Amino acid sequence: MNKKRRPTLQDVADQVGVTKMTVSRYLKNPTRVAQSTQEKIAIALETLGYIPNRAPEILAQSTSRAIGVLVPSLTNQVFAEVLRGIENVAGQRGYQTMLAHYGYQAEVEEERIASLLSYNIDGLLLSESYHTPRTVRMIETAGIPVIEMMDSVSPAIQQCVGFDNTAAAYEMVQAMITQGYLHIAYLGARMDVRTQLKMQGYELAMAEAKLTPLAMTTNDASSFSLGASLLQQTLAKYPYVDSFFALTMIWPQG
Amino acid sequence: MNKKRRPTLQDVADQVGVTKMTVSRYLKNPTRVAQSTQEKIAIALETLGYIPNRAPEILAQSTSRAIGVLVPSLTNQVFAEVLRGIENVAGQRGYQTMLAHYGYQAEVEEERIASLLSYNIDGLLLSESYHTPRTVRMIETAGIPVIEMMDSVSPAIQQCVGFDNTAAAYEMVQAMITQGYLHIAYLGARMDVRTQLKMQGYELAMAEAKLTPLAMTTNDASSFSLGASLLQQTLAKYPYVDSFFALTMIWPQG
DNA sequence: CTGAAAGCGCTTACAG
DNA sequence: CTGAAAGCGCTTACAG
Repeated sequence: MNKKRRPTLQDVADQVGVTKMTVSRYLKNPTRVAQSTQEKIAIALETLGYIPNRAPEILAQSTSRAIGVLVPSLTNQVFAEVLRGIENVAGQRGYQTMLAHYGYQAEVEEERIASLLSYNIDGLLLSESYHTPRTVRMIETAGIPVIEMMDSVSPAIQQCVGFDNTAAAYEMVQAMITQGYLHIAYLGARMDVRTQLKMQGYELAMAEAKLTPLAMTTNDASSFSLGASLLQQTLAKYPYVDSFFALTMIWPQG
Repeated sequence: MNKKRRPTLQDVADQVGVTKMTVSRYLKNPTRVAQSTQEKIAIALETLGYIPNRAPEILAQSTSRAIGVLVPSLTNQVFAEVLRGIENVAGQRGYQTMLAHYGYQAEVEEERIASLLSYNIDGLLLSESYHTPRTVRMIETAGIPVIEMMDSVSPAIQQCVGFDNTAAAYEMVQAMITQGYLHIAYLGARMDVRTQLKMQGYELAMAEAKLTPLAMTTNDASSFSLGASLLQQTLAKYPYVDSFFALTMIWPQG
């Protein structure tokens, strides 16, 4: 693939017979150049197929109009939805989304964040509240805004947007108990921090109701087939189970 | 958020008492500088928390080690899987993934591609074979490799990686017929090009077997609940239906 | 083993 | 309304 040079502002300017500053002005606001110049520039732009180049601006202003997004998993439906929301809003506002996933491994997250920061991203969206010390340090040095998602309770570097995993689980289990279910099993996949927080909520609600908690957990990634298998195992072992609490399983949309 | 200046190579060099070229050399390959210099640079790098800056290289070499990925939808499980694969391989090789989705609208795709190209991406992955003329033009001017995914039959700009949607559907329906199913209904959501290709395969297989095709389609986005509703509608209208062909519905993983 | 110079493609003041 | 100069932070030859 022989990369031929892309047309630059200078190329456009040469064709019109003005300087690149004039073309630059036109690009920002066409009315800032003379009417006759406007027309000539428009034609040259079209003829050459000029594509804007953000690299100089990133270098000069160290602002990129790009944001970094880190998710632990892309196949977990929850994060697909989160990502869709982010890319939607960002795209509409002219921001580019730079994506990375790290398979729930903090060291991979660190590596990916380093890569993201090297592009001078203007902001960072994380899906986790725990990070390696170097990660925290890098983010601080970069001096950009960071939002941590999915958990509103764990301490955040700057700001967080999420919910109280323990309280949510607690209230959901309580509601189940009120409905008359007494043998509620907890199914948990991939025992990350948030899964554990939810399990605490489950255990608390069960304890308060003087019920016996019954957790079936695994370190495998959550999936439909894993859910099915855990469910079967539980029923085989505890046939009296009358309900399941499995917040961390993938759930269908709609 | 007051963006304090990030440490530069020059800052590191100043602290060590060498020039930035020496630090640059160290970063590429530590053994290219004197042993004693190596140690001093390592310390300064750590003390200042230097974060590499790709902007200058993007500007000078117009190569970014970033690739652009366009998917029509992020919540469609198929694309989540595709994306995971891409980000996996790219991340491991030191390439950054820049993501955009366009809701199956070619004009949005065009806009997003323009944005992506302005970052000097090194390659582009598309999920569609139809593009606006301006999109095709921009890609050509950019002079970067482009891969079109999900369809190996429609003509490609450069290369494609995918499968024959019509043939796949044809063979799957044929297999169903061989199994003895005779009243096979086709459920199709979001009638994009690929869905239509699949429907052709279905119709062909049905026609060859002298069976009556029975398609229930909608322009809504595919989802579990839509699948359920289409299924119910079909059964209500044609109670004799004995099987469904619904390639375009989301399917569970595993 | 290390340094001085030039350049990547824009934009931002400053002139006129 | 338009232009000449400087600069963003690196790397790439070229010297020594």
